[in-house]
Amino acid sequence: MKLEDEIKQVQFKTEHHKLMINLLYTTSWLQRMQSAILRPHDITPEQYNILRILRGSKGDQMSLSDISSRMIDRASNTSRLIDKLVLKKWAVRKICPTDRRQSEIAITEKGLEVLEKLQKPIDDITEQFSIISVNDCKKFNQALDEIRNINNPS
Amino acid sequence: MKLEDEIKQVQFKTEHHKLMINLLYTTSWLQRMQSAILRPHDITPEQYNILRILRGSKGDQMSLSDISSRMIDRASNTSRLIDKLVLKKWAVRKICPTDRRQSEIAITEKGLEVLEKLQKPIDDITEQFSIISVNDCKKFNQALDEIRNINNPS
DNA sequence: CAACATTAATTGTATCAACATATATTTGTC
DNA sequence: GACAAATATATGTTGATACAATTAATGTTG
Repeated sequence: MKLEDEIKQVQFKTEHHKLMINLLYTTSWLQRMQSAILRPHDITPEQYNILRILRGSKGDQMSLSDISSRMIDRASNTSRLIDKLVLKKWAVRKICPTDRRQSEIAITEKGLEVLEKLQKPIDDITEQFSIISVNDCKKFNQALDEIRNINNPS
Repeated sequence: MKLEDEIKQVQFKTEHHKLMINLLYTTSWLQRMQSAILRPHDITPEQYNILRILRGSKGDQMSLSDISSRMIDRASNTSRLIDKLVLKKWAVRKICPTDRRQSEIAITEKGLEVLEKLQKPIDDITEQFSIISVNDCKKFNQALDEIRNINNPS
């Protein structure tokens, strides 16, 4: 459905303005899709994101700030998110012996299994993007990268 | 900066996959920008969104569900958001005389002033989108509308 | 028109997040 | 090596959010 109909807006001032609202709206929709898939498995999108980051490290230990810097949503409380993963035995945390301020976090076998199980349904969401041509995708990606470039909020 | 660098991902499986992550990431960034602008004025993005919706009704009273259906983030607690607007005297709520289940909500003069004051800085964000050509904008908007089309989460 | 279903909004509860602050450890400097 | 600065993480607090359950009013139907 067109955005105008979804949020019952008669018309947008400019295409640019519509694009901004459309990003906010579509992403909110996307997050709900993700949440709905993950919820039955007792995992939130950000917890899922962290698990994937941990898997991506190929067995290397990661510090909390390593993880934070790779997260999609800026991480204000990664610490407590890790707590939850540890509690569910999907990750382990131990103190780094060379720098006792740091912690070393790694995914467990059980955590890998959870990711395995979720692969397919999450991939299905990505599938929805295949209606866009690869070329347009590239263009779109580049545009988004540029928009963020202008300046960052403190 | 390219998304790959921002979240330190070596490479994405496909452009489509990158686009999905990019939408999540860029929108999160966009929301932080918005929040940062609104915060000093003691208003959250969703409260701001509701005020704009109320203004858009051109003085007509709106029911709570009217408002909900126009919101960007699906509204699970519009009721309490309105509470806050009423508390700040930016909106008034009264019971609809013909259907006493409904409430009639309207923006106040003071609410309009708040919007007025915020117009410029919020427009400045939209400005960032002007690096995209109108044609590409249209294309992206259409693409986003289509992606949401496939199916909706319950 | 009584009983039940539906609708509109509100509230309870538990979880989550943001921001600021605190704690613990290490690094740098005199 | 003592002391201040910097770093890494954790926590306190407050406010937002989701989901479910509740309340109140209106529609519907036999």
